[in-house]
Amino acid sequence: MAKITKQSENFSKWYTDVILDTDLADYGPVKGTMVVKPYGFALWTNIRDALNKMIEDTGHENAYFPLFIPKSFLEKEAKHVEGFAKECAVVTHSKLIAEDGSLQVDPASKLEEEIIVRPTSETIIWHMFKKWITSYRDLPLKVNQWANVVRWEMRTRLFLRTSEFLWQEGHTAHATKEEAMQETLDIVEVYRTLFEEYLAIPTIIGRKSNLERFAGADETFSIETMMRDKKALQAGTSHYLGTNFGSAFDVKFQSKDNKELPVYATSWGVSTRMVGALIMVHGDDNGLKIPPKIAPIQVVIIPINAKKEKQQEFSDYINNVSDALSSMNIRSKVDDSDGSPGFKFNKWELKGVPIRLEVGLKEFESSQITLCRRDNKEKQQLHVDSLKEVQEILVSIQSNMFNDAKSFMEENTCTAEDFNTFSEILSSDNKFIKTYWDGSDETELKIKDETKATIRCILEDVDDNTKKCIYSNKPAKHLVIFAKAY
RNA sequence: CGGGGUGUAGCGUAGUCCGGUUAGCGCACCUGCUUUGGGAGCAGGGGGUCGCAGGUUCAAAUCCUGCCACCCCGACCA
Repeated sequence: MAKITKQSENFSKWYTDVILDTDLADYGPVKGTMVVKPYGFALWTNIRDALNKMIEDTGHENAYFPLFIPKSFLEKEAKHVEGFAKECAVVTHSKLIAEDGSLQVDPASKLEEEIIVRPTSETIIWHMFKKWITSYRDLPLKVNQWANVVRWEMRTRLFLRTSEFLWQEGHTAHATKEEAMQETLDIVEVYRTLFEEYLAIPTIIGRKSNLERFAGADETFSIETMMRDKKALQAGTSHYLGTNFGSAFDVKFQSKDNKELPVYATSWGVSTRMVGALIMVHGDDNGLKIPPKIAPIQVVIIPINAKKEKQQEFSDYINNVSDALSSMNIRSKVDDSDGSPGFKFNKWELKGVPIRLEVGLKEFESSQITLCRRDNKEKQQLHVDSLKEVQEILVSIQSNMFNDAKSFMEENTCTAEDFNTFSEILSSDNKFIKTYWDGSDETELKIKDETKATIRCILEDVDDNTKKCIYSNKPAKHLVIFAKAY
């Protein structure tokens, strides 16, 4: 385990170092693919389980739809095609021929209709919804699936943008526009809870501009988060799809009073990108910091007894501590591997374990434990009979991490009154800038050209003639957040 | 797809310009001994068709030709 690059030296190198050195993930053999290693997968699983419960508790059911989608499905919704056409993996043949140890595609096996590996599942799901929805009694229909999707991106980065990634995608069908819009907003709140209460990541939530909206949506709401380099990361989205997919797939229902009516849709998702957000929001020069609620290991115990004195009593002492933690449902691990204590301290700090317990002969003789917090590095002594306090300390670490991230975001969010100030702020540093915008694509594009910043989301609409657009000076339509984004 | 660059052990690299011992070094790995409260030390050891295919030469990691792969910067994006 080598020393990792400092954040201040090269943030993206730091990011990659942390992932590889902590065994979260590794590169796959095909460009842009990623192997999620056991430690990373345990972390993902904890996030997934927390979110899955919230999704089920709000009346959604899990299902599974196929990986393969007929090409023609993707053509049915005009904007959807436009958005995804350039990044699809396409299956064209079904056979290989072995020749002298090398494999050739068998031209005779060419498929009648090419198959797309799903970049998202709206099309296949609405194809099925057409079969399932005929009456108002069938609505609302609320399904979710945990799946992998493939988007053939040009530039990839571990967890943030991989060719294949894991996510959940929720898809719902509703009888009215109001109900569908309410669903879209309810999900935004589910995501906010996940980010704030579990990942300890503060969020900014708002609507997407025309240019940033999901391909096929009438309205997209996004969860924006600030990384430690002060760049923005879109960490989740919830879309109000209107009747776009309903009409593209000819889905209608009969109302109570026997009228044929259109069906309104939503879709929403968060992905393994959240792990990337987690790393970049909390991590420091010593590595990861994982919030206790989702940490694969919440407490690591380091026994220190090189000379193996009083071995039996000492190891009983360690086991008692470990058992006490288990009985409180705390996920703990005793690291009794070879290696010096210093090496282990660094290793588990790097891996982001919230609490380390150092237990040596010193502690054993005095019935104490030395506890060290990952979030603020503070050490304290704990009597072996007051291990209950560990639970409270985990809670305190969780909220401390959220508060730190929140103040960091607030300290780096500012306002700008004129475009000169705006450009200057962004040329010297990354920041979130709250400002007014005239609502036009043209202005947004020009600002992006000149500063690389984009509109992360619309915070509120403005109906006040005294507010002017930062760039065009025309009357403002929205208060928005600009930032450079991943 | 445009511009730039790199391929030598699991990782990072020296050597390439100017051809010539057994391809060197660090990390990691294995063995043994001594160590262990913030990344231990010493000794020994294993691991390489120098990206691939041709060519030039007495001799190629090194020169020539072709191919392949990957990385960085841009356009695209959860």
